[in-house]
Amino acid sequence: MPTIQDVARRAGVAPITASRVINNNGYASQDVRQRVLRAVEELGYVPNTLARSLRSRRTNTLALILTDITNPFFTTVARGVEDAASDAGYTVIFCNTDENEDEEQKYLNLLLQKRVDGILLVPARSGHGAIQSALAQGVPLVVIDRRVANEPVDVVRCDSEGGAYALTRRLIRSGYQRIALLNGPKGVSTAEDRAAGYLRALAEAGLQEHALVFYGHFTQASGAEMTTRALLHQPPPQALFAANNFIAIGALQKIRELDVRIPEDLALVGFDDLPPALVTFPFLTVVAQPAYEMGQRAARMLIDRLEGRLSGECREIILPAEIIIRQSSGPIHLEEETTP
Amino acid sequence: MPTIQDVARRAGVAPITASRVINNNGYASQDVRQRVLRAVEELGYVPNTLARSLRSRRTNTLALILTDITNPFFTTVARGVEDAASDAGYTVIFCNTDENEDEEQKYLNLLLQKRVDGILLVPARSGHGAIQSALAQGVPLVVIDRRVANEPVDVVRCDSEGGAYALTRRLIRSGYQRIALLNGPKGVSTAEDRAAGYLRALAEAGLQEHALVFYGHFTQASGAEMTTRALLHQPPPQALFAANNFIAIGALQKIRELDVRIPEDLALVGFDDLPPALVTFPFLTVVAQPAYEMGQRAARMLIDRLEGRLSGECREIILPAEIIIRQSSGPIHLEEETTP
DNA sequence: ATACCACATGGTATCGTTACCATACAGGAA
DNA sequence: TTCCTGTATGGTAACGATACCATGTGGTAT
Repeated sequence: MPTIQDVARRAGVAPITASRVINNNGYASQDVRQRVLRAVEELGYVPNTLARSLRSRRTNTLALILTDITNPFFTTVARGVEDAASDAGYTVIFCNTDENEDEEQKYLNLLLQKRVDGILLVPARSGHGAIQSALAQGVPLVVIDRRVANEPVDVVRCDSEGGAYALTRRLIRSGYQRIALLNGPKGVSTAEDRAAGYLRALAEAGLQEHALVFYGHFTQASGAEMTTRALLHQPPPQALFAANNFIAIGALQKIRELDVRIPEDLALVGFDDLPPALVTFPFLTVVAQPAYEMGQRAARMLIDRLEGRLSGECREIILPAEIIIRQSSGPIHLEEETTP
Repeated sequence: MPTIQDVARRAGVAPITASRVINNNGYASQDVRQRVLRAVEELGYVPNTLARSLRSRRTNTLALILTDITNPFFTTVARGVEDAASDAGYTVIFCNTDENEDEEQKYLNLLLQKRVDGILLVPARSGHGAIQSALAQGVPLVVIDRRVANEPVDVVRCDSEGGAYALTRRLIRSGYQRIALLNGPKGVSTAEDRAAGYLRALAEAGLQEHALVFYGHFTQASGAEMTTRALLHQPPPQALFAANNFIAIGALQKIRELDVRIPEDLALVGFDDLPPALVTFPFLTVVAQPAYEMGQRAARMLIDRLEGRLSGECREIILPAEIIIRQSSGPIHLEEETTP
């Protein structure tokens, strides 16, 4: 495989001159430029980024560590990240932890070894280990989607508490009193925030005693399982609030299995919308997060830090969620509302 | 950021000795080993893979270039690749081309610059450009999912022709005569093979004159659009065969919009199953490809080449598809059949 | 004439690691 | 004793690129 030395020799110049032409920085005469470019062409020269990065101490690579790439919400986040990074000339490496902190730490080490310029992290659980490792090595890190406690890092997330509050409130105003929350795991901020919003709306309406929260995982299997438990509760809930899209799908499957009608017998609403390419017909009332924008904003913030356009204090960007009313919630009280 | 020199100095040994301990190859006394490992710990040393790869000429990294990461079929392929690669100690970089040959070529160049050890490619269209580039640089490449003409490369794919033939034949035996194929684009081998299988089954039953093939894209939007056109055809088809999962979803949406009942008024079958986490209830009769296994087998084959366990002649692995009968096809002739 | 700047090119060292070769000692085989 | 082999360690160069500094031209302002 030819090196820049080979190119330089063939063009009759010094390697450093060839480098200048290839990277288009510094001066080069028309004549030299052409000779170098022809040599590149003829030899099929492909620059070696390993060597380049070793010397320049920049890889122009970011990493996105997330918990579940098969979830369309995160796929969309990833697209936002990829687009923003690519616009700024960065490559992105994707890593999937399956909500497992060991995997998270393993990937983080790998990425530090690869000397990525910066890291975007959707933390599994607390994320402490990973965050500490990155900060210790001086690698900038932006957390996406979830809050982390007492860590000096930038965060881009959605207002889970506000979104859950707003949708629960609408359900209550529409006449539902016994609403069960099928939640993600304790210790994950999005799950806790959604529970908090849900509870706030209940409390505000004086319905605390009807609070019914199940903790599980952000998966379809867990959604089905929590649904079974919820429907065994006495008195049974009139509405189910699934804390993410996979839980909602699991609930939907279980409900259909039991021949219960939505929304006549039971209302079902959820967090996170599903892309039109995947859903046969839009039916679920949901709190939709701006997934693409979250990815984009996070990547931009990270790049701003890397390129010195942003320094000092950590920022926290909290984007509003949007409520999309469809059939699964039954007729809904249509008062205008916005999440703060 | 500390280097191996720092570690060596602190442990009182030569850098090369530290290297041997860290990589666990070559000899090292218990005493030295402990001193080095303690120094690593104390300094928070993280090896620099850029330097390592530059010197050793191996990155232990593979790349997977595919056409649509948002498609669960490819997500599953990617998981198979990731798992097999990870077992063998390789990292995978994922790239998404959106069926665009320019993107494909752009990513390929990037990956060559990063000196990945090998490439797994789902070619957009012909894939000629990308395949040529990789071969010219001597980087091993395995093609997944699609045939490529006249290229000396390994291929792992599914028997699209056989799968389409088998399902079409079942539809015919169940009494459907006018079956329309909603296909992907011309020039993509999977689309062409599925059309071939479909036509073979029609021909075998003497139904050539009812052949009705629409060419579009492997997307939901295109599926909806082709459905509209198909239903306007006179006489209208009795069954639709969607050539992939997204086309099937688009068809389903359009059909529901038109208040046509499945399977009473119209049967609908497709290629590629959807994972249970994404589908509210399994309803579509499909030809399912072994996506995970395809990814796994392809990655293993590539790694076998890289590590010299496989050489010479190119291999082509063709995995069988599986037919899964559900409601959308109506009552089906249940004769036992296997695709070759 | 002098000073200065834009343009154009090159030399040398260096990024952090490992390949390759060399050295040295202990202990068993011949 | 000599020779060899396994164990243990180190020196030097090289992977391929660029940072940094140096040098030399020609033109223009003073």
